[in-house]
Amino acid sequence: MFSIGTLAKRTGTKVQTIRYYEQIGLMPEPGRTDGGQRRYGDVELDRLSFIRHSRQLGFSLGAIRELLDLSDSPERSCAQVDAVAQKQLREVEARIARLEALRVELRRMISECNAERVADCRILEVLRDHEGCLSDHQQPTP
Amino acid sequence: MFSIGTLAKRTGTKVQTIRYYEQIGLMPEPGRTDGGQRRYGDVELDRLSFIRHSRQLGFSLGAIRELLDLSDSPERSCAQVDAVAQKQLREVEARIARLEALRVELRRMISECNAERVADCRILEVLRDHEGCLSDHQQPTP
DNA sequence: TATACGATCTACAGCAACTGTAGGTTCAAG
DNA sequence: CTTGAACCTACAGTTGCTGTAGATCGTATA
Ligand SMILES: [Zn+2]
Ligand SMILES: [Zn+2]
Ligand SMILES: [Zn+2]
Ligand SMILES: [Zn+2]
Repeated sequence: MFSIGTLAKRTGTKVQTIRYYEQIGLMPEPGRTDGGQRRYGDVELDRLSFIRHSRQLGFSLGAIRELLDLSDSPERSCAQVDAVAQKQLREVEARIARLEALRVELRRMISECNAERVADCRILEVLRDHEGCLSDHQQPTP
Repeated sequence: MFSIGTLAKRTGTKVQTIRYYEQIGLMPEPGRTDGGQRRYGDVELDRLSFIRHSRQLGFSLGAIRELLDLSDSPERSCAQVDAVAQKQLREVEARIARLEALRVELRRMISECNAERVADCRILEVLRDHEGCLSDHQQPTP
């Protein structure tokens, strides 16, 4: 049995983040000391490690909740788990595609600016007028 | 002179977003009708277009504020403008690098899973244990 | 055993950048 | 003059935390 601070250290999480996960029901309510302080065991350590690692791989808390629920049914097919991961992969790929388009535009506008004065700055020109762009980029970056 | 709805339509912005920009001082307080409704002109249209296009290129509202301020001094050197754009490019590149690392891990764990049962799912195994990963990925994706 | 002091407690505010809602008012077309 | 779409303010909610204040707890040391 160990304290929230120890759990935090062992998982590279902030104490408040752990309490936040508890608040939204992602971490279970742990036992308490007589004085009211949280006490954790290895089950909670594993669960939090899972959550943190999934976060590092970009999964949303919603997706992580789903994955945790699924892993409670070891006999079921893992097709749903795989689907969650596939979806995450597609999202990552979509974000990469968007960012690569941005990179092209940014590089171009930076390289085209040889001006000294703000009045002639190519960067500001492009920002004022999308005609100076190659790609579409409708939605502001998420 | 036109209404906030017209301005919204012409710039592809939501009405609330325009009011939000006004609230945080990114858009100026416009004139009003006798009844209290906002009325805009071409100056505001240009400014909002600039803001929206910059957002589409991933600039933060803080950066956009800086760019707008800089563009008010047409005689000054555009070095600062260029610096803001450079910084944005570096951020985009950093995000791409992080996402590409995630993509590798996700692809790998998906391809490695040939299990039928949740109990043997490779995806869950990797999520439980970072040892199954190739790259580091310390901070949860921003 | 007493004391000190770091760790923990609750509750709430704040971040970015919006989006959505409720309840009321105004504008403009017919 | 009526009607209804558009507008108004004010505030709550989104995601995933992070920071703060003021009080309490736990434990090592004297
Ligand atoms: Zn320039
Ligand atoms: Zn553009
Ligand atoms: Zn699987
Ligand atoms: Zn890993």
